[in-house]
Amino acid sequence: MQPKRKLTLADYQTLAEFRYALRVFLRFSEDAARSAGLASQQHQALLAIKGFAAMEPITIGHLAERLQIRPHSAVELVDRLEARSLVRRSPSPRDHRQVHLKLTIEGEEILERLSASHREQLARMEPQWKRMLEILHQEPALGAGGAGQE
Amino acid sequence: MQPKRKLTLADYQTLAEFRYALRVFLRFSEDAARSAGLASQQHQALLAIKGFAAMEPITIGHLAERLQIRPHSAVELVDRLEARSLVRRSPSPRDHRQVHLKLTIEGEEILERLSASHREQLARMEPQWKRMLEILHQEPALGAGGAGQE
DNA sequence: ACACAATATATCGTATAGCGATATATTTCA
DNA sequence: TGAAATATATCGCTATACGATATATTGTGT
Repeated sequence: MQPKRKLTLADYQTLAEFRYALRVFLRFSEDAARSAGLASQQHQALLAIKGFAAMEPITIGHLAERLQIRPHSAVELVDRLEARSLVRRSPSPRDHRQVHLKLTIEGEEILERLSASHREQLARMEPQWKRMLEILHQEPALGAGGAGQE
Repeated sequence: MQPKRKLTLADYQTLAEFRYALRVFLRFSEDAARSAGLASQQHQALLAIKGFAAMEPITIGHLAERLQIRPHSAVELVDRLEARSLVRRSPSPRDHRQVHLKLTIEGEEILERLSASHREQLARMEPQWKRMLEILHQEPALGAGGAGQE
């Protein structure tokens, strides 16, 4: 678990490049969402609701897990989405504490457009990301200590 | 440039899975930074400053580009880093408008620890990410229209 | 059946980060 | 030299996630 060798300048550069690529994607996504009239988190919530791989519709709690936020933050996010008529709440018939979430037609339409452009953008970035991930995955494995350039 | 085929439910699920993986990484990173006593953006700024692949030290403007934020947001970020003695400003000798940024010893130490754990985490996630990227990259290529499952 | 713990969602006040608009200093160029 | 361009800095604003807390519903042991 402890670091196996000292980090070289090249390691920092690779990590920085990776983070840069991430931020470029996130910026693209943020701008795309905003062009569609919503905040990035709202877009991500729509996607999580639509793409939830289960028979039962997603609940507030599951949404929070998928977005890695606290349940009560998901509540607020859904409040905003419902106010814009992009999502509808409905009480779960089984457990009346739970709330089921479903996209409205309008929500579906916005998500479809955003998802198409995101798929293209990700396809565009894929080669670069794969390259960086491979470099990051190259473990030193051999005991030969850091012959780093720093 | 326009969407080549209709999105299937599986497409949404893949996109949602990818986004979920992203958020898990970002949550890890956020928590790691916070455990080290800094905000995520501060960590990312340290990495961008250290990993800037150039002979000259990075400027505020370049930092903004690497973090995909506005220059004046980078100013504020550097203000906070300098207040914590993790970064030092110094005027560029060539162009007195520019400010050069450099990590302090303390900044270097914190970044080194965070970078080591990030490298491990990324190595851990690499197979999953690669798999998802490959799925996302599978273009329909052939004119055969969407035989999607939805 | 009842008290109580556990779970799921909701409410409220707070802190923070990035932004738009704008300002100042420095450099470039006609 | 004066004007435009560039780089950094300041200020007020907005939005989002959070902690603490509240309410409603379900599960459990006796």
